[in-house]
Amino acid sequence: MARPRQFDEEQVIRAVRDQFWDAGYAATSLEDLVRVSGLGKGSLYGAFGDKHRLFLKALREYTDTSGGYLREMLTSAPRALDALRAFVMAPANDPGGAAARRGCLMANSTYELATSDPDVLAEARRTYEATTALVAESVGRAQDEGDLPRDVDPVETARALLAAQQGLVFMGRTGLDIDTLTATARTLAAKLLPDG
Amino acid sequence: MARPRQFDEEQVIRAVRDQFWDAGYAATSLEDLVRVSGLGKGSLYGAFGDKHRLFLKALREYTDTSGGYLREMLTSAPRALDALRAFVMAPANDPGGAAARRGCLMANSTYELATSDPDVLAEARRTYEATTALVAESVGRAQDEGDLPRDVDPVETARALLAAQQGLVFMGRTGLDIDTLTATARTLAAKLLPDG
DNA sequence: CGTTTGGTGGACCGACCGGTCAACAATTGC
DNA sequence: GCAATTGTTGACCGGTCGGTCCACCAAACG
Repeated sequence: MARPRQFDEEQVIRAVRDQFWDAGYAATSLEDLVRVSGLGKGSLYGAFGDKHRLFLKALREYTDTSGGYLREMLTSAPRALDALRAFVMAPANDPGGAAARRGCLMANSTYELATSDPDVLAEARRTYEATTALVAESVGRAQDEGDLPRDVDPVETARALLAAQQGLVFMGRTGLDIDTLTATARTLAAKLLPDG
Repeated sequence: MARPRQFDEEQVIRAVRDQFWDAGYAATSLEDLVRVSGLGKGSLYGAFGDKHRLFLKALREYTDTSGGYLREMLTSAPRALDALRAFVMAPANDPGGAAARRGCLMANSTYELATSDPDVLAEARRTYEATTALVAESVGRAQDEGDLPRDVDPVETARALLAAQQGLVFMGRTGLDIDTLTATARTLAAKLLPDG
């Protein structure tokens, strides 16, 4: 009874997400969004609401996708300890260093908006807690597998690992060269995940 | 031969710095800067140049000031190991949690602008390298004092400590409660600075 | 005290911002 | 094929942006 959409909604969200990722929220204009999405302003508004709502949708797409990757990475490794090492090293796993300089969209958004935007703050907390829980689960598994001592609290260890990882993301954003970043990641992994 | 300035330049820079600190670069308008500085637009331009230059000046004021604090903190402690612990714990040393939520101006600026603004990137690298050198010096001192093992590289350890600290800053920005932040800081300090 | 010099501040500018809307196009049900 | 409905588009809107300019003014000097 009506005209069907002429675009792939997920594809548009991904393009918009990349734009916000590269330039940040405030520095991305509606014209930028029109350009990368290939849609007109009206279509964008009709389908996704205003800039803020569109941003939240893109952010959610990002957290869902990377949360999925994380879950897969943590659960697919034969040994949980190896997965935890890979988790900490992740910010340095970037041959060209391009992704490291781009950073993590959730972290970027937290730094830019969390103090003034309750929705972004809520998404940051949600993501942070989900990630902590996922990592803590793997810490527990590593304990069960005899690779980590029993006397540490999995959740506390997970928080320390997450902090270390985010610190590495920050160092990547300062343009630190990839070799130094890798070395630092290795040092952190060795200190926080002993027994290997 | 001419009319003298009617304002204290340093006081204006500090007010401007706080505004950028609270709201970020893009989200701060010239009107905001006029309000917090108490000056007219013309005076602001005459004295400091355009918004970007004013921002760089405020950023430099911040890095100079906090660099000075850091140097004092690291050198005044009787034992270098204690100073290093305090360095890692710093992001959690904030009773109300307000400063933690505000974060670090240099980190905020890096996340918002480093990918697009070469001046900010350069300042980030400069600060990062200076901080690493300062911390590495204290690591060396802690080794001399017999509080840290001799077999670790001071610079590599300094980078790991800096990453841990910045990771804690990030967690503070997500609104993580201060007790949990403190506990995580303690965990990181214990793992990265053993022998205590 | 008058002239000169530079500081001050707000009116003003063009550009661009996010957002709206009406005319038009494509599809469906009858 | 025609009416109804929804998607699409870009011209257009008021507001705000960063930045400029100039009339005014306070201090310094002869």
